[in-house]
Amino acid sequence: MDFKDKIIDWYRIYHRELPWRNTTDPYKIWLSEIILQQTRVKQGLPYYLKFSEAFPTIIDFANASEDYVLKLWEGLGYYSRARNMHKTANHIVDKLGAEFPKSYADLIQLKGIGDYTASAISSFSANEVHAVVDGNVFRVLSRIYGISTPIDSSLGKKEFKNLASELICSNNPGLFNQSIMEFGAIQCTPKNPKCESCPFEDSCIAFAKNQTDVLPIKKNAIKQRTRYFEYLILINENQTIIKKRTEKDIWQNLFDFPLIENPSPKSEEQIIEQLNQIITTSFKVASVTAPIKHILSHQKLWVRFWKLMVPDLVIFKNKDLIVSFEDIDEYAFPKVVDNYLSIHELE
DNA sequence: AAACCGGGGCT
DNA sequence: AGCCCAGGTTT
Repeated sequence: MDFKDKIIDWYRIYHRELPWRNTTDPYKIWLSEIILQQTRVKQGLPYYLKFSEAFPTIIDFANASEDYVLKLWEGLGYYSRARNMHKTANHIVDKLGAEFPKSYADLIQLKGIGDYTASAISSFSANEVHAVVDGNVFRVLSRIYGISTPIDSSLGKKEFKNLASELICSNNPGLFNQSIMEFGAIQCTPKNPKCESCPFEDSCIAFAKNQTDVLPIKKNAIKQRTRYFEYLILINENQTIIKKRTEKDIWQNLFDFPLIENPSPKSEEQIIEQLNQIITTSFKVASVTAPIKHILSHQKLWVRFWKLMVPDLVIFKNKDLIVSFEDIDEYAFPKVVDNYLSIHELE
């Protein structure tokens, strides 16, 4: 029995039931695929249900504001996915007659869709023969075939794409693609793969050589930057100041508070010095949090929140927005800010 | 080719 | 603490 039959047989027995399977609607598949980019099924599932309900069709999606799309996306991370989805929804409605593309050639031209996502949607919705190569496929193939080419090199991407394209079941490419990814997610896991109950136990090169813990190979070594954020929660009666992050930085188009960023850690006394320079009116420090560590994939943030009572709210920049406490949950905030707001009642 | 872009869960 | 997740875009 060859690779494709083994992997599909495994899938028929062990796969999970998920709401975006059993449909060939490319719109619904697109929703699920974008949400699941670099995101585990367990984390993405509630967002898929939320988006499906809020936007039953591509037209509903396009009619929404970007701010509302980001509000629904709040907490999921990699917010460019939401911004690109909104642009793509409008493009499809305005330029493609609201008909969601099904072919790889058309899909690959859309914002936010690369080789993986175009292969996934076209194979699931139209049975086009395009092999998906995601993190699961890299892992499964590198182990079973004993391939040590780094998966984050251009040569590696080409090599694994070619191999997956040779192995794919041309009669049912969608089922094959689902199968190999599900196999990677459930059986051939990154840590502690279930090799003792694996249908490839007799043929897997990594298992034979005891190399499952080193394959797949990554060149990796991403260095991350440390930043120090002091958020100013300026309060007058039942109002505060927020601003939209329009600059080219993390959390683009989300909202947060007036921010002092320092290149090195500062004491509370030093921050109060800075506050005296910036805030022209009198103010009283009602509370300050201990530094909160917030890890991103490429940055380490130390975040403090300063609750400051002021006699009136002075606009620092024209991006600033005065909002009352009861309206604040209309806006999309980064997780670390949202966490603060849910713990500390503003009053 | 390398850097950038979140947040969560597992080990 | 380190790694990885149904990746893609920008530099």
